[in-house]
Amino acid sequence: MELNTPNKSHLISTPLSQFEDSPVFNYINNLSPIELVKSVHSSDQSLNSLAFSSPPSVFASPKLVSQRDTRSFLTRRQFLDPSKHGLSQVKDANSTSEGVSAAVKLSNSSAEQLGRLASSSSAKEVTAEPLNEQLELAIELPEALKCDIASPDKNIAPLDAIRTDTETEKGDKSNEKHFSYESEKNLRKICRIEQSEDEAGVDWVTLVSNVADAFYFESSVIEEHSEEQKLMVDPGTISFISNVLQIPQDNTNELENSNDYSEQETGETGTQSTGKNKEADKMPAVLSGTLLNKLVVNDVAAKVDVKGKKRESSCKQQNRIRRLVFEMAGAHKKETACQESNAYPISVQSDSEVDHIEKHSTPRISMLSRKGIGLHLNALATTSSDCKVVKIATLSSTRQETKTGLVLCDNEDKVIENAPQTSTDVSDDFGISSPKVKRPKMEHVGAACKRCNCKRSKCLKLYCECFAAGLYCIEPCSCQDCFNKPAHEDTVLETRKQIESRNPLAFAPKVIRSTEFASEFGDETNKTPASARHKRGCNCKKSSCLKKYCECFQGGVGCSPNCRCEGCKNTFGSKNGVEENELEGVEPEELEKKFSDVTSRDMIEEGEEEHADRPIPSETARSSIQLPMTLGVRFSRSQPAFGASSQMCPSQKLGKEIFRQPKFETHLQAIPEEETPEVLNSSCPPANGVKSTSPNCKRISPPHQGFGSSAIWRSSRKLILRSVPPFPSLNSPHQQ
DNA sequence: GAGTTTGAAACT
DNA sequence: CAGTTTCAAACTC
Repeated sequence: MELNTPNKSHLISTPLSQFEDSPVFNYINNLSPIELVKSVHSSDQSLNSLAFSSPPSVFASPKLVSQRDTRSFLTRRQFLDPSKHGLSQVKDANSTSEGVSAAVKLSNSSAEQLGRLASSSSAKEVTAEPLNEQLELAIELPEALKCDIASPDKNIAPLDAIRTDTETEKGDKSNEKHFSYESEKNLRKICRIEQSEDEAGVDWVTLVSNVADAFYFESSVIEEHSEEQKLMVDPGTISFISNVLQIPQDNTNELENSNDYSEQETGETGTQSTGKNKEADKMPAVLSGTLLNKLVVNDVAAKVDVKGKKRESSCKQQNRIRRLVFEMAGAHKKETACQESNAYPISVQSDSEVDHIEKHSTPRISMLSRKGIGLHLNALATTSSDCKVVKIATLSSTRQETKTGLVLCDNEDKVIENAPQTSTDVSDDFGISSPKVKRPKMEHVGAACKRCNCKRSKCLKLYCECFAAGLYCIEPCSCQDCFNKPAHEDTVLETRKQIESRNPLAFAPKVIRSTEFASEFGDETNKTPASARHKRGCNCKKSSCLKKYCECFQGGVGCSPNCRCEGCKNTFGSKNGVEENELEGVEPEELEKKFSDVTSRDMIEEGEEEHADRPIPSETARSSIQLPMTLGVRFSRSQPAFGASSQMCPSQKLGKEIFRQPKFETHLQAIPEEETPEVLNSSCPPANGVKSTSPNCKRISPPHQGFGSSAIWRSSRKLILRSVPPFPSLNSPHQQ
């Protein structure tokens, strides 16, 4: 928990001195550790102090403090409790340069001492893993948190666990669940023990406080994110924490707006909101300081700013932040991620997870991939947020890369492509972007967040944008009788399957960008700047393809020969090949203006071919070719083959026939989402060239890049490489 | 916010 | 495959 807090002791000492005279302090002082525990149960205040005290001591690093406002800091101190301090000091002694790892270790030790904590197992595992690599710090932190908390959540399989022991039952959700419950049970036991045993020594208290700290940290983190991003926190974890610590539940309502998925957690999450208010501010700082450094900070800043608006742009923010969080946190929860952004896959995106997945195709993973891939195919491709995810996933293990990834994610709007288009982009990409820049983007992100309004389709038909995009419906949706929720996963999958059986491309990104596309049609006149086209073409009759009724227009692409539109005047390129090129000359602002309304389609601009200035539908990011970068990740996680095949390396795979060739479709069909790996492998043969359009392909396909790809490759595209293997198809045993 | 328009999706 | 219906987003007022 401690994050590089060399002076921690100092910090702690100061607060103590301040509070020594306080009634609370005296009271606590008089209480034995055990009693404190009791008090925790009995009185909220006590609990609060206990629950919240730890964070400061644990996390309060000079950096953090400096970043935070004095008020919050002080507030936190109030909660400090003596036992805590003692604990913190101990921690200090133990603290290593790497706070996270230290924290984890500490927790482990505690767990070991307790020995009874089932949760400790996870912690142990985590500990076992070296967390020293700064490069993976971001991931580590999450892990640490996880471990400490040993989140029982069924949804979240501890990455650690997966890593260390793929074989363990952890892969099994039920088992995990059980495990989690056990952990909780054990923890509770501990509490009881303390209560019952007055003699329980300081050790117990310390242990408890450690645990509390760990949880606290977790909770705070979760809360922070959940509040603004509706981050899906592991219900089990939260509940556990809340239960154990009995954190006041004053702010339970804060998360009211959270989607159904989060409902479970909402309550619990809310429970910690109290601390959150105070702590929330801190968390960002903590994260930034420890994990992402400044990058995170930027994000945080954005978050904070947005806070006031919270729900409005919540979706966007959520997507962005969530992903961020997940990534940072090591994608605690698979489903969570899915739920959150509705983008199923996201959850699994973290490097660590990816690694796990790649390395181990455990049932759990399968489940994940299944969910993610199956449902989120489009989500990945379509949602800008998805792009984010992908980017993140793409991030290399290094911290900087992480930053970049995160930043990139933020910039979904912008070219998703790796290559920074412009200096601005670059800056953004590298996490240097300022909140200012991001905000606008965030809005776009919001666009990515589908908000359907289905009333009769139960959100199980393509009418539903969420469903069509491979996303679960979430809170913002106004749908009725919605079945497109994790709770109905089976139904969703089945329905999806049926639809796919009818039309394999049903869930494929509607807009496909490919340089080849133009060539395919052989007409130079009709090539959209990006050579992107609607996969099926529109059938507009009255809108002249000038309104979003037109999917081509909505997707920001010109109409193609496939279109059966009448009176096409698509500004992105008419079917007749009138004005496509016009756009190029047009000022970005104009184009943007034209397209400003488009917010909910998926298209990803290809920076390379396209003009950076070309209007990028906010959602453009979703679908297309952009995938490449992300493809690896996306596909690996959630998106299936389709994206990979069609968007990533169309040329490589099918050449120019992507759109028209039944072959292509067939191919896609043939490739179950779960089987994506195959697709990727086969589809992106390095040999072919990687088209400018699909840099991703290059990366993905490099011959040498197998799972064990070269270090270089790894370094640059670490995630991608990893992502490829993971595709263990749920359905196809042969995968692994 | 309600009503209309539109075209994709679904159905026959 | 074509025609019709259903549906929900996009749009208008």
